[in-house]
This record gives sequence, C-alpha cells and structure tokens, in this order.
Amino acid sequence: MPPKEAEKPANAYHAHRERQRRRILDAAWKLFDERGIDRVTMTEITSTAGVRPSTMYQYFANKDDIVWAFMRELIQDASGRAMQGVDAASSALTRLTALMNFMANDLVTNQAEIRFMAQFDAMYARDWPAERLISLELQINPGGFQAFSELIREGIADGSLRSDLDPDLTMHAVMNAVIGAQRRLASLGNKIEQEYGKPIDRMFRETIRILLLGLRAPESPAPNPQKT
Amino acid sequence: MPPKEAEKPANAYHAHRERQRRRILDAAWKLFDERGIDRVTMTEITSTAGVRPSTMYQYFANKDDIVWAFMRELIQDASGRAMQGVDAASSALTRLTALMNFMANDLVTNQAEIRFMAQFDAMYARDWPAERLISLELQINPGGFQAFSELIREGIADGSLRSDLDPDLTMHAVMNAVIGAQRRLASLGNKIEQEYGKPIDRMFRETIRILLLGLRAPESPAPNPQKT
Amino acid sequence: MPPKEAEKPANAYHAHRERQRRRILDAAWKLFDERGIDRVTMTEITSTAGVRPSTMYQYFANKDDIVWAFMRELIQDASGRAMQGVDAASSALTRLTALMNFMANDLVTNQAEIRFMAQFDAMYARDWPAERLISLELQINPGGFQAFSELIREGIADGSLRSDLDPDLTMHAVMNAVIGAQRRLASLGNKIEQEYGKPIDRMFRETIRILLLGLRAPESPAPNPQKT
Amino acid sequence: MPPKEAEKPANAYHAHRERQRRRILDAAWKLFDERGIDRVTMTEITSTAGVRPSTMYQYFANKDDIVWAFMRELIQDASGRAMQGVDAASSALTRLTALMNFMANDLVTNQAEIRFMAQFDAMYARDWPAERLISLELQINPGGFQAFSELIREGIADGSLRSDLDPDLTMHAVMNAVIGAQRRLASLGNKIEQEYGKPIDRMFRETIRILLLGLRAPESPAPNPQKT
DNA sequence: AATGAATGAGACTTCATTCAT
DNA sequence: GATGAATGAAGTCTCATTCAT
Repeated sequence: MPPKEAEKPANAYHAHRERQRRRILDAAWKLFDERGIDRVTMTEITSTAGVRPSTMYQYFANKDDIVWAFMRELIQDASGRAMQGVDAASSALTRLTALMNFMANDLVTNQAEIRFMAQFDAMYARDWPAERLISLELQINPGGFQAFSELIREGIADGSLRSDLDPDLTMHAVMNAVIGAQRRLASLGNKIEQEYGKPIDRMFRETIRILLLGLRAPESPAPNPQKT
Repeated sequence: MPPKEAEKPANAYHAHRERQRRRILDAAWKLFDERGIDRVTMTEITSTAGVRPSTMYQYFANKDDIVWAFMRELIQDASGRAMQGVDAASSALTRLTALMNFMANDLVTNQAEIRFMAQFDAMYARDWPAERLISLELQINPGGFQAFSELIREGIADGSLRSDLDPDLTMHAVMNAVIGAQRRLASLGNKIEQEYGKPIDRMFRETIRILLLGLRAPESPAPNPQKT
Repeated sequence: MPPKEAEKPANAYHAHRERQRRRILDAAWKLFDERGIDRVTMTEITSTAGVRPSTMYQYFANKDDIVWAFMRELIQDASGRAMQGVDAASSALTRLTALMNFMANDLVTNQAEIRFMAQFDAMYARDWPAERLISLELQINPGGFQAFSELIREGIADGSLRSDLDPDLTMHAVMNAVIGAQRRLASLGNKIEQEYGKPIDRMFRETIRILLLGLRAPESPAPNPQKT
Repeated sequence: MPPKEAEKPANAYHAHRERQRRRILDAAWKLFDERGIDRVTMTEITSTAGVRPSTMYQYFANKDDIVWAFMRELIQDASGRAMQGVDAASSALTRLTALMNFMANDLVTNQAEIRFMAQFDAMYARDWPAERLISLELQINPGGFQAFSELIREGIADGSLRSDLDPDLTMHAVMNAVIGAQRRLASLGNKIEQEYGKPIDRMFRETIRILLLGLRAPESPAPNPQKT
C-alpha cells in the first residue's frame, strides 16, 4: 500500500512533535507547581526543558498558550473521572454524595492540579472572555451544570432532598462552595495543616458532610412514628 | 503657645507624607483591581500616581511592599467590622448567622477587596513564610479562630447545633468553605452572574443557608410535639 | 568529503562567536585603559563595541566577568613569556637577572596591561576570594613561586648569592618589591617621567640593579686574592 | 571685652562644624576601609554618618572632595612623622636606614592608610592633573624628594654608599620600589600572609635589607687583611 | 525541525544632587 | 545650619520574540 510509505514518516514526525511538546509541558508544569504560574518565565521553561527558545516557539506561541493547554488537559481528565462513580448510582442523594466524595479524593490525589486551577481563576479568568470560560466549563460537565441541577430536582422529587430548594440556585451555591473550598485547601492547605495538624481532606470531608446535611430533607415525618 | 509652632511642621510633614503615600496606594489599587496584581508594574503605578519612580522608592521598596500594605489595611478593616454585629447577639446559632450575614454583605460592598485577597492567596501566599501569614490571620480574628470554634461549642451546649460536631474541625471546615466560596464569587462572580442572571450575593446567601441548616440540630423530636 | 560540510557550520559558529567576544573585550580594554576600570559602565562598553546591551549579556554576565576574562588572558600571556628567556640560562644569578630584565622589558611593551593589574590589585583583589587569586597566581608561575625560591637556593649553593638569605622569605620580599615597583611605574610612571625627564624603565632597571647587588654574594675575599 | 561675645558664637559655630565634618569623614573612612573607595556611595556615607544627604552637601561637594580631604590629612601626618627619627641621625647610611625602618613601622601601624593611598594611586592619580599630585608630593617631603637624593649624595661622599650611584636616578628607583612594595603589601598583604604564614612587615624588612645592601659601598678595603 | 544570534522594549533600582523651608 | 522631599539621569539586567540558516 503506497499510503503506508507516506504515512510512516508522517507518523514518526507526529510522534516526535508530540514528544517535544510533552517535554516542554512537563518542564512548565514542574515550574508552575514550584513557583506559581506568574514567577515563571518562558526562558526558564525552555532551559528546564532543555530546548532552545527558538524551538519552543515552534510549539507554543506564548505562556498563555501553555497555560491554556494545561487547562484543556485538566478539564478532560476531570470530566472523564467525575462521571465514573456517579453514573451507576441510584438515589439522587447517593449520587450527590458520590460526586462530592470524588472531589474529596481528587483533592488528595491531584492537589497540584487543583492548585493550578485556583491560580488560573485568580489570574486568568479576568482576562479571558466569558465564552471561552463557559465553553470550557461545558466541557467539564457535558450538558453543563444542568446534570447537577437535574440531580437536585430528582432529589426533591424522590424526597431525599429538602423541598424548599431552588434547583438552579442551589446548584450554583453548592458547586461554588465546594469548588471554592477545595481550591482554597489545595492552595493554602499545607499552611492550614501545619496550624491545625490534620490532613486537609479531613476538613474537606467535613465540609461536604455539613453541606449534605443541609441539603437533606428533614427526616422528621417519616421516621417519627409518634407523629401520626 | 510656642509648642504649637513647633508641632505644625511635624504635622504638616506627616500629613504630606501620608497624602503622597495614599496617592501611590490609590493608583496601585486601581491598577491591581483592573488588571490583577501580576500584570501591574512599578513603572505603571508611578505614572498612574503622577510620581517619579525615584520618588516612589522613597515610600515603598518594591511591589510586595505595596501588596503587603494593602493586606494590612484590609485585615484591620475586616477585623474591626466583623465583630460589630456579632457581639451583642444572644444564641450561638444566631450569632453564627449574624457572622455569615456579615460576610455576605461584605461580598457586596467590598467585592474588590475580597477579589484582591483571592489573588493574594493564589499567588503570594506560597512565597511568604507561614508565620507571617499566621500572624496576619491572628489579626483578623483577635483571639484567632478560637472565638469561632468557641461559638460552635456553645451551640452544641445550648442545643442549637448538632451534637456530633467536632468544634475545631467544623470551624476549619466551615470557615474554609465560606471564605473559599466568598472569594471565588468575588473573583469569578461576574461571569457566573452573566450566565445565571442572579446577583452573586444571592448564591452566597444560599450557600450560607445550607451550611447553617447542616450545622443546626435536628429540631424534630423535641420542639415539635406541641405543634400538632 | 561530507563531514566537512558538517564541520563548517560549527567552525563558522565558533569563529563568529569568538569575533564578537573579541569586539566586546577590545572595546572594554580601550575604555579601561582610558578611564580606569571603575568609571567604565557596561552601557559604555556596549555602545563602544557597537553591540546592543542585550547582545552583550549573551557573552558576559557582568563587568566582573569581563575584568576576570582579562586577568586570565594576561596571566596566560605572562606565564608563557616569563619562562622563555630564563630556561636556557646557566648560573642562578644569571637566570635571576634574566627574569628581572624580562620584567623591565614587559614594563615597556605592556605598560597598559601592567597598569590594569595594578588597578585590579588595588580595587578588586579585596572582593575576590583568596583561593581564586591563589589559583590565579599559581597559573602565572607553574609550580608556584617555588621555582623562584629554588633559584635563590641554587644561588646560595653555587656561591653567587649571599649565604645569609632565607630563600622563601627573600623570594616573597623581592617578588613583591619588583612587582610593586613595576606596577607603580606603570600606573604613575608618566607623571614621574614628566617630573624627572627619564623613561620609566630606566628607573626600573636601576631598581633591579640595586636589588641584585643586594642579593649578590660579596665577591671580594674569595675570587680576588690573586688580584693583589 | 565686647569682641568676646562676638567670638563665642563664632567659636561654637566652628566647633560644631568641625564636629560634623569629622563625623562624616569618620563614616567615610570606615566604609572606604571596609569596601574600597569605589563601591562606596555618598548615600551610604551619609546614612553611616547619621546625617541627611542634604546636610552632607554643606560640608563636601562630592566624593572626590572627601577622598582629597583624606589625602591632605594623610600627607600631613606622614611628613610630620617621617622626619622625626631621621633628623638627629649621623651618617647618611644610618639616616637612610632610619627612614626605611620608619616606613616598615608605618606599614604595621597604618596599614589602612597605606592601602587607601594605594587605591588612590590606582584610581585617582590618572584623573587629577600632574601639578596637583606634585604639589601633594612636595608636601610629603618638604623640599621635595631632593632631601632624599641629597642623602644619597652625602652617602657617596662619606663612602657609606656605592660610588657608582646616580643620586637622582637612585632616589626615584629606590623610593618607587619601597613605596610600591609597601602599598602592595598593605593591599594584598593579608592574602600573602595567609599563603606564606609570616607577618607582612617581615617581608618588607627583608626588602629593605636587600635594597640597603645593594646601595652600600663594597666594604672590601677594611675587612680584607690580605689586602694590606 | 532546530537553533544560534540578535535585539527592542522595558522593568527595577540607585545615586548624586537640588531646593524650599 | 539642617533637612525632607523630589527627581533627572543613568545603570544593570531580563524577557519575549524574530529571523536567517
């Protein structure tokens, strides 16, 4: 097959390009993690990657380009994993609980990534147009956050969640609190840990517990036989 | 009185110095708010303040010095206000509610300040030594966060809060969540507002409501028999 | 031959780099000589060399780096030449004389270089660590100054030098005096010349003559009995 | 006496001015000694002296002015002391010896001052007009160096010095060597000491010894009994 | 595709010095 | 006479980026 001869070099080419790209990204990640996104210069990235600046510009136009590349990767990873544990579950409250536990585990296993997102929010969100961010968030949760507010709606219906919740409002309120708490712990957690002496996910799990207690329907009527 | 003549120049001196300092800080604040702490250069601050670079260095040694000056001011302001509404209140739950409502109002009236703190956390906290940060947080809440966990302890005792709470853990968990939520809304809120169409403090108040519901003792058995 | 094509670029590269480096060094040397090492700024060097500041920093990290580059060159030159006339000579005194005459010639042909070293001693030696200076002096005289004190030892043995000399002490004393005299004449000589009207090497040769007379063994008793 | 009233304030005024001047000079001296004349800025001098820059300019127009003030002081001191031991002595050689011993003692007791002069030569001599330097050297030795060459002339006449000396040439040659050796030891001596392990004045005294041996007339006639 | 060289632009900072009070 | 404030001028150095090969 003639195409094959033509393909091979193209594949080798792409493989090489991908390897170089990865080298640069790895170097950048290491530096971002060590020193914060600002505080890292293009020059440092190239020298850490062992690549000449002129070479780097064949792969990335500027630092924002690199930061953005990480965001894409992080989002893809996250959205993939987030849905795994949740899909199969049964009751709305159970699924909500599973989703939040997933975020707690994430805090432990991907602290650096979450810290990166916290920096991103603080520094970049301001400059980048809203659509870009929205299209990005849409990728996190295919179907946007609708899936989440749908979950709340279901919970109200099946009686596992309070009946006085406004699904959309609650969704935004809870998501923002959970993400805010998670990112703050990822950023400052080590200092808090030093002060308080307990691992950060312990605190985060307590946050979740209280939030879920707050969302849960008052169990009074059902479990209270005397009431009847 | 002769002393007065001697006093005047010293006062005039301090007054002038303070005015200049303020000019520089105001310029810096404007730029920080518009573009983010990074993205602002000393040169820009000087030219916005209408001061020569060499003059500016008579007031601030570098950008960190300015950032730090803001932190001090913000903390002093915050700690002063935070305690006002809370002191007088009666039950622990009421006081907790008052404290959180204060933070919600703060979000509305001091969004820029909170956004600044969010940037500070994400970008600067990493570099500055833990002690400096801690001593700073101690200033926010004189008596540290102990006052807050004390509140929880009281709430457990007077039956207004759940009995299964670990005061210290809960304190850290709730504070972190509330601050994290508040700062995230201050930073990204405008974009979320655009998407969702409701003011950010609405979401924040819902966050508070749910958290407090989660903290509250299940009222069912005790208070409700008479209700029937 | 294909390899040649591969070699060329590398050579061309090095050749170009060396040419640029030389351009900068030449400009620096001219300015150092005209105005003294201090009094010359990096900016002046770049503009004299016809190079942009940013380019210059690809070659030298700072002024010290340039000064140090000169020291290395001067030392290599000096150590090479110093040993030429001396090696072949026969008696210790003759060789000592040859060594000193070499320094007198050096004063004439390399006055600027010696003046540079004088400046270096007075201004820079203080800052640079002793080891760096020592390792530098070791390069001047391979085998350190030992060769010189060995010469004195031989002279004592063959009767051409005074028997009451302490070789190491004498070596340091004479070397320091000769170098000190040489450098002072290179630095101030022109003014002395104007005052006294004779070329500086004339004075330096007289210094040498007197020192060698002082080192020489009193010849009278031994060689002269027959003379009567 | 009416004049007295008028004098007092004037005296107090001068006393104060002199005290301030001294404060500044002391601070400058400390810094020059620690770091070298270049490397010290006016700002540092003022802050070390505990005086405002604007005040300092009431006393000295610039750094050169301060350096020059030291030179005047050093010269006055030196010329005063140099002549003390020498005046009384008898034979020319003895007086020469006394003069040089004085310089050896000077090296020990005034190393900092001599180091200062070495720096001065290396950095300033170039810029300042010859007349200024000459008039300065004339002050060191009232009657210029003539006194010294006169000494040599006497020594030749009284038979204590070699008869083949050219008084003027020898004077310049010896003075230059001695001063050059002395200043080099004062500047670098500590490093040489570390290397060689003996105090610097030991080396300097050996230099003197050899020079004087070289100047001294061959004693042949007297000590040679056979000659008779 | 890789890279050496070059560089415009500018950031940060320091200094000596002046001037009004 | 002392000094606080201001500042012009300059110096050092870094960085992102381009371009020719």
